[in-house]
Amino acid sequence: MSTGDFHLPHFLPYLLNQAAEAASHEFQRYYRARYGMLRTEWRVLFHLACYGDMSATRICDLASLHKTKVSRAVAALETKRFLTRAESEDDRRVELLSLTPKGLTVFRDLSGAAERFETDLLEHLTPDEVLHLRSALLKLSGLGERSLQPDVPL
Amino acid sequence: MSTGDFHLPHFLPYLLNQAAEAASHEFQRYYRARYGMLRTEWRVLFHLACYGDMSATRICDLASLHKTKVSRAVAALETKRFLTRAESEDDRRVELLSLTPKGLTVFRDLSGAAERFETDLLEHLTPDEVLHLRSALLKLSGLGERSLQPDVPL
DNA sequence: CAAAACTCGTTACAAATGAAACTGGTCGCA
DNA sequence: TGCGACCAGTTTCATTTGTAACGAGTTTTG
Repeated sequence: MSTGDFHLPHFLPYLLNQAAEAASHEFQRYYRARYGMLRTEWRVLFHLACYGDMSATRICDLASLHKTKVSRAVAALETKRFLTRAESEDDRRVELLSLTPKGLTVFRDLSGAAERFETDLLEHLTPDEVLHLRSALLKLSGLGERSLQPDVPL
Repeated sequence: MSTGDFHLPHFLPYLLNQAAEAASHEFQRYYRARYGMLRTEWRVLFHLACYGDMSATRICDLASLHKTKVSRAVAALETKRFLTRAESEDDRRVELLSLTPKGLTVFRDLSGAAERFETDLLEHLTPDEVLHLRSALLKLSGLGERSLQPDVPL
C-alpha cells in the first residue's frame, strides 16, 4: 500500500530522535548501572562540573530543562552526596549548587566513559562528517545562543 | 572553575538530544493539540500509512519501540477510530493493523504539517548541509539496516 | 502427540514526568 | 511602609513510561 510520498526515515525530527536514542543508549546504561542516575541527574552534574557553581534556574536555562526536573535531580544528587547547596547571600531564594569532591570524582569517571562512547560512535563517520554534523546540530538545537548569555545578565 | 576539558555541547549524545527535542517541539504541539495524540501514537500511525498494514511486533522492530508502548498506542488509536485490528489467519496471536479512512485523513493532515515544520527547520541549513546531516544521522540511528529486513524473514 | 520453550500482545504495579498550586523571598510603586 | 506583582524552588496530583508477570497461541522436541 504505502500511501502518500511521505518517507518516515527522512523526517528530520524522527531521524534525530532515533539517532539521539541510539547514541545515548550505552552511556545511559553506564550511569544507571554505576550510580543509579537518571538522565537529568548527569546533566545537572555535568553543568556544574563544566561551567562551575550555579543556581538551579541557570541550569534550567542552559539545558532547556523544566525546573521541577532540575529540582528533583538536585535533590537526588544531594542525597548521593554529589553536591551541596548554599543559600545565596544576595538573594535568599537562590541556592548556589556546588559539586562535592565525590561528585567531581563521579564526573571524571562519567566524562571519561562519555568520551569513550562518543569515540565508538564516531568511528563510523569521517572526521569531516563529524564536523559538519556537530555544526548542523548546534544550529538546530539553539544551544549556541544560550551559552552566550552572561552569568549575571544586566 | 570549569573543571576538566570536557565540553558538554560537543558531546554528541547530548547535542543530538537537544537538537531532537528542539526539532520535535512544534510538531508535538500540533498533534497533541489537534488530536490528543502521544509521540508513540503518531509513530504507529505513520508506520501503517507509510509501509502498509502490519502487526504490532513489526512496528516495534521498525521503530525500536517497546511492545507495551505500541500496545497502548494501538489501543488509543483504536479508541479514536484511526485504525482497526484483524486477527491473522495464519497465526491467531498476531493482529493485523490497518488504518481506517479517518486514520488516513489524519495521517495526511499530520504529514502535511510535518513537512511544513521540517521545511521551517531546514531553512537555517544549506541543502548540502541537510544532505550530509541526514546521511550521518542515518548511520548513527541504525535505521538503515532495519528497513531492509523483509516482511517475512527467511 | 504431549510437555517444554517460545512468541504476540495485554495488564498490573512501580517509577518518572508534566502541570499547576504552593511557600517563602524580592521588587516596584503608591 | 505596605500591598501587589513577580521569582526561586518544592510539592502535589494526574499522566506517561518501564518492568515484570501473565494468558493465549504456536513451535519444538522427545
